[in-house]
Amino acid sequence: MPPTGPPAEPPATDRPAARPTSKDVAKLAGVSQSTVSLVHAGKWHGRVSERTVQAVHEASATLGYRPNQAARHLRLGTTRTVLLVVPALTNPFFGAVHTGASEAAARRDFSVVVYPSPIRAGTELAPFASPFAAAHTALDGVLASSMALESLSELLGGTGPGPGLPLVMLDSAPEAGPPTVNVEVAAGMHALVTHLLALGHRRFARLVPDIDGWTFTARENAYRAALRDSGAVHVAHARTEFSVHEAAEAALTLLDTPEPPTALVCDDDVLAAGAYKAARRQGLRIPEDISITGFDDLIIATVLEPELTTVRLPAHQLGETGMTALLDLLDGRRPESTSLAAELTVRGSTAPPARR
Amino acid sequence: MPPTGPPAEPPATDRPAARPTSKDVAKLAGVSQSTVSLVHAGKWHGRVSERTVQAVHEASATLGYRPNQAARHLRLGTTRTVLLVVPALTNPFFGAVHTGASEAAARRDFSVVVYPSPIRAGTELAPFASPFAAAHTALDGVLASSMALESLSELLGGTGPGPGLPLVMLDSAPEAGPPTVNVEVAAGMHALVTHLLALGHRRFARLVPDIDGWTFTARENAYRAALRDSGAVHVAHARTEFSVHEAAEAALTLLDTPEPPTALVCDDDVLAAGAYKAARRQGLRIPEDISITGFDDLIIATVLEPELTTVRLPAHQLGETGMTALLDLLDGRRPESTSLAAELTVRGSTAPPARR
DNA sequence: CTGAAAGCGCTTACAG
DNA sequence: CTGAAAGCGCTTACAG
Repeated sequence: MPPTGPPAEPPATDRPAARPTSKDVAKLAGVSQSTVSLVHAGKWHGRVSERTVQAVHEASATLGYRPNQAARHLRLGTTRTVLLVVPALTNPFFGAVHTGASEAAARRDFSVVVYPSPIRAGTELAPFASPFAAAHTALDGVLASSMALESLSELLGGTGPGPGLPLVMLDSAPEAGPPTVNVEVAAGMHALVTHLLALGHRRFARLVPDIDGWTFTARENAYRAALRDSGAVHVAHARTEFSVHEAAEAALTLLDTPEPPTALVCDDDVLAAGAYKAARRQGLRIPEDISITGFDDLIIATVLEPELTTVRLPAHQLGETGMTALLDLLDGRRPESTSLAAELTVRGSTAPPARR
Repeated sequence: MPPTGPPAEPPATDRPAARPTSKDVAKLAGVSQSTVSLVHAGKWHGRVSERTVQAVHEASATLGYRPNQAARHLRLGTTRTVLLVVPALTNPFFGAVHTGASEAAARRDFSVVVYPSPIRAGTELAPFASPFAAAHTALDGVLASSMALESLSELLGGTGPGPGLPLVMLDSAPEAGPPTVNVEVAAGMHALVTHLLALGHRRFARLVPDIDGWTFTARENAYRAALRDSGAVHVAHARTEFSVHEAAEAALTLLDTPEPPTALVCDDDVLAAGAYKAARRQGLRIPEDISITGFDDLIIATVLEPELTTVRLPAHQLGETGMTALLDLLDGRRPESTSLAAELTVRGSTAPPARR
């Protein structure tokens, strides 16, 4: 049986089963509270005798002592907790970002709290009820995806005086101010378009998400740049919500034309999955009649048949590197903005265009 | 420019830009600290005059006051933080569970910390460095998936004396002790097999993950039960790692036989994706030559072509309901174990078997 | 209706 | 090498 939450009634036994404190440990070990603290903090060398250290460890083990975090936080003025702000954890890409970030945080004894960013802005909450409102004092720093930037202004010292929180941005314009950890999406897109050009494609189209964000602008710019002076043309463009079925509808508008493109460059694997559906509805074979590409290299990329040519984004590493940068920032170091490689991954969805 | 972590040097200005405390608010409003606290806690009715309340609110706003959480936690003995333990957030199912749980928590002003459960058991950490070690004092409760049960023993009062943490289990044997919130996977499986039987299938096979867990046992038992006395036979069974390509290999062993099954029941959409690949490698058409089913109804289910007949598991609702139960438990109420419906979702991957 | 005081459990100068 | 004391910022009896 698990305990039933808050103590309903202090048990009448002589031992109230209260969590042992450092005072209890001190008493049992026959030393002072200071010594217990020193020993647990590993700051005892040259200050506490070996014997005493032993005694403290034994007493701690006997009582099952765990330091009270709230007390440490209050005393130290730090919470060893950081906030990760991402658009949605249901997107496996950000799940991987979270995992990488959590691992890096755990290695340095930090916890990660996540808020999927579409915090309903309209919801009026009690003065300090909003998760973000508490943030100022419950968090040491913030690691945020640019796709959630608006939700952040409040966090970062928006209201009233007082300093904002230390911040590292993921995937955002490097010149924006805070340190950034980016993925080289431009290079990835360049490699992708170059691959399609080398296959002989000359008629390109784009399927992009209905989301603003540095990363999508960067992809678009790199796509345009790669096509420039290539002899190939960009014939059309469609925006879509981030779902397979919506993407299929949007892709249909691109394909259902007198002179359809031979290469369809999608900004995400999920959108590419929609493009597959549209192509098939049009009776087009992939890759013989139309080459389709994605971005991310999620599990979906290998579920699709033929498997998807895409640009692999190192999600896990992005979270890990971003968290490391944030922790460095908290240590008073000034992390450099970095950029992680994005790798073109060629699979079965791209081929030379059919002769027409 | 964001602040650079810990104060390097207290700025020489007269206003050290320190975070304002309730004392500062009290001074500015010309009242006592107690009054400030009462006002912010909303416990002032009948105890503080309207005018004073106004003054406190104004002073708070002027200073940009936010209560220090660490101090509240220390004083109150509660952290308003709960731990969510799941196998992997990269699995979109658990991403959705997290989202649901976070929303329910935020509504009651709780935060959620997540640890993907495969905590490397071998890694020796400093005495209190492990995220779990701190848990005893930094958390109020735990919401855990059964697929991560081993990692939990330590959390729940394993080492030493002292009470464990209040716990609600997701997807685990209801009789196990702690309150549980389950999905009716058995009913879902029953509906699925009944659907296949009604289509005329008589030769079944199973593709299951190489993972232990109540939910998979429940699925297996329900599958067996549904087949019993149906006139149909279970012809084979394969276990596989949780990946598309591994699942494809395993499925191949089921299909590459003299008398292959006509219906392949997979315990997850990802495994079903592997089965599609195996079927195609064998030259089998879906659903004409083989019906394939999944479980979960992830995005993959609609990416596959034909789209996958599967059992929809309400991941978001599971997280939401589970969190609500945990918060009720923390409030001293005794939540009832509940079970959420799992809905059979028929799509294009199932059809009557070919005459042979 | 309002304020002074105690205390949550820790860490860190400081004194010995 | 070790201990007594102060104080982080809050909330809550308690006294007026």
